[in-house]
Amino acid sequence: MRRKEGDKATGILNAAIVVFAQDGFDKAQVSAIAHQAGVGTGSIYLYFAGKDDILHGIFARFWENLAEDMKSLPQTDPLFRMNDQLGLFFDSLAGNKDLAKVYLRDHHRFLEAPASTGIAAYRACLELGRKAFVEVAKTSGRKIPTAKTLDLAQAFLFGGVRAALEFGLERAMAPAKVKRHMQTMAMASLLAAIEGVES
Amino acid sequence: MRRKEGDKATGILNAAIVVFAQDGFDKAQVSAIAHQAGVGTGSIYLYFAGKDDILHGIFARFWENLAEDMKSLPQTDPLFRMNDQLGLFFDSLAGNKDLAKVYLRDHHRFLEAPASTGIAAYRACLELGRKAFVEVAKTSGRKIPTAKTLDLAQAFLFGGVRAALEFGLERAMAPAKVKRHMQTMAMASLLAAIEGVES
Amino acid sequence: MRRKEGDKATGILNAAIVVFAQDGFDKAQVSAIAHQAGVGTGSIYLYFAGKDDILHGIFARFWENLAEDMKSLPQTDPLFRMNDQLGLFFDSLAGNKDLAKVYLRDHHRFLEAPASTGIAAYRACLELGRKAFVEVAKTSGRKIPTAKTLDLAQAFLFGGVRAALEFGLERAMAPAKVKRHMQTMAMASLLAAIEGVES
Amino acid sequence: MRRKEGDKATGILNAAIVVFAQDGFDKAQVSAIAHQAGVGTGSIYLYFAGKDDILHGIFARFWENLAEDMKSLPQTDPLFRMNDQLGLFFDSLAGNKDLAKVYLRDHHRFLEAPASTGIAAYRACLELGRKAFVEVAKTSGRKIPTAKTLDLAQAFLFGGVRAALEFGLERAMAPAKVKRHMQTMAMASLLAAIEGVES
DNA sequence: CATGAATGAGGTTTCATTCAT
DNA sequence: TATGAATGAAACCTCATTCAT
Repeated sequence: MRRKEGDKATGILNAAIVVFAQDGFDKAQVSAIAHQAGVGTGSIYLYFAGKDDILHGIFARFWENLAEDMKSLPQTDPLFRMNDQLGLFFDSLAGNKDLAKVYLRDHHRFLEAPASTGIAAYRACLELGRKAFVEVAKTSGRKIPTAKTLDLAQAFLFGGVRAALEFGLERAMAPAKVKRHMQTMAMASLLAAIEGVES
Repeated sequence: MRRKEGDKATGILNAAIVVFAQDGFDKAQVSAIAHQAGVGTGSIYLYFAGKDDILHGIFARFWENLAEDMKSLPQTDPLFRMNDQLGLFFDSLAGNKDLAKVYLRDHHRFLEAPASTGIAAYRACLELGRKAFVEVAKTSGRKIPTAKTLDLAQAFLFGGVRAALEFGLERAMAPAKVKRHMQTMAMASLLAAIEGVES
Repeated sequence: MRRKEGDKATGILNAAIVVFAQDGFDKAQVSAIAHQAGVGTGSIYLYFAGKDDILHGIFARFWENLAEDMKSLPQTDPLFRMNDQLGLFFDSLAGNKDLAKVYLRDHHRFLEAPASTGIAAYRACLELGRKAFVEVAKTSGRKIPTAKTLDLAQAFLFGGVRAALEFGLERAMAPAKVKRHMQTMAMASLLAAIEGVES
Repeated sequence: MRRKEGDKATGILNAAIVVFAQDGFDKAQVSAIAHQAGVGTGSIYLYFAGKDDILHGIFARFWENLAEDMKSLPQTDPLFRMNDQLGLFFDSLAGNKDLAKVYLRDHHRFLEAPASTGIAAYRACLELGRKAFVEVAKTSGRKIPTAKTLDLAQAFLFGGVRAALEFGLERAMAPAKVKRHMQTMAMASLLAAIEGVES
């Protein structure tokens, strides 16, 4: 639906993040987004198919950027890499409080959508994380967890990061500190997930 | 106006859980809830102040029940108790898929509300968890984490449980298995949070 | 879509006739219809599925009434009966200038609709006319025209009546006079259609 | 602004006929007309003052052409001339199904408009028809009908032709056959109109 | 207590028209 | 001349809430 590679679409996305963060997706008005973006209401529809499409656009861009960043991570020890990946994910949201809010409240709509463009990037991020996870497990000499167990562990981590983000938004703790603690706990639970395979 | 103690209010809450789970809070129609509950649309307003109030009622009841259950947990070793608490929280949602869905999507509205009646019960649950946490820390002989660090750790756990629930809903993994894995990881991250205090 | 047999639906239809006559279907606003009917905008949708449905309702009622009137016509000489049928059709529109306007401008939407309820009544009217037509032909001792020729002749008559109506609306000629002339011409062309079968 | 005499205006008119025939005037989009015409949307407004003006342009051209054709009709017996006139009118629409559709649905907008350029040509056509009509009446030795009666008769004929056109579009009857039948009926009703003066 | 018909404010989206290029 | 991106007014329809019964 985007016509011009120009940055009008980008401006609309950024404006939408602000508005969605403030009002939530359902209460947010398209006209408010247009106003925030400094364009006419109708212009929105030159770049996006509708309100839903704007939300998808936000997360598509988010996951595409993250996927790129994750790919350019140094291919060092898998354990460090996982740590970096979690940090990257955390930072990319913690660095933009509004985006974080939108992520916390409305990301589920992105996944529930039939087949958003950005889903591929989202899956790529998951896959990169899974790969590192498997490598860690291999290195540990333990049996590699089943795919589903692994997915669960990954989900658990995501949930932890998510909660840490939420915590950071509500309480006045420095993001860096939140991040450090989060990573400590995440890495521990990660290792536990691998250790737990035996039992 | 609320809490007629009769079971009509209860019936409405249960009906609302079904409808909210299906359509999400914003898309859900009050008339649909009434229909599902087998009462007239207008009757809803004899028991609840509005649509928001129904949602608050759902979570108020949820946290009140959970608080009661947590209080009746055997006061054994704090580590075990924490494990039980997490299990209780998990079970009370995993046992009702619709409620779990509503929790995942719309619980934030409960917390964002000005001052819901159920907030006290919610805080009570947090407090019980925090108490056990502190006891574990004391037992470990480590320095007790600061309140905020502790809150973060607790949030991290909540987030993990939350993610495990979500995982269980989407994938066909037996709740019991999800729960076991979840607890393994949770306890590990919990201990890590305490260990990490030194650094 | 109608719920109550009451006359609210009737009131809305009558209001819609006034508004459609003034503004035309596309320019007409639902809110204007509601205002004219003295009901809330939303109430419209308790009785009709949408703007289109109102238009269909108007013509459904029109054709249903006409079908009933045509059925109760004395079964005399077919030639007289045809004359009466044309008169009935003319009168039922000429008696309500607004309805006539709407008929002239927007009846095609009724026929273009997928399967309106009133279509059956419309077909019944056509059929009654056709039957009389065939009887006239039989009586004349001429060959009965083919079905399609007959349809065309019928259409021609309809068109003539239609034009007479339009004329009556625009110019200040007494409906009775318009009707008399119209019938004269109609009967002549009708007979010509039958005579013409030979050639 | 209009009538660039170049053939761009002509192309736009032809394109508009196609689009109006398909979607109807109100639903038709100016951009669709531009696309069909192979010009930019904005260019439309170099040749026409707006959407309405395009419709007026279509009918202005139509009536201007018809007026010219009618003028060049052999000035023979008035009865034959009338027959030819009707045939000409029929043919000029039957030869272009899209134009016919637009005529059937939207010609009333042309007449309702304040003072379209083409109105003169339209009136000229009416006048030519009326003149022939009067001559027929004179020849018949009957009293000449009043102006209004005459107008009504003329309208009746127009309506009949109109209906015949509509019939031809919907049913698979050869235009030539439709035309023949139509003329038979039309001439009959015409004569009846004159005969009827006495009564 | 219970009902559900009635309400009307409000939001997404469309599209004729403009105007800078 | 020609373009098409940008505009923003306008309208259908939904649905939470009320209130007469």
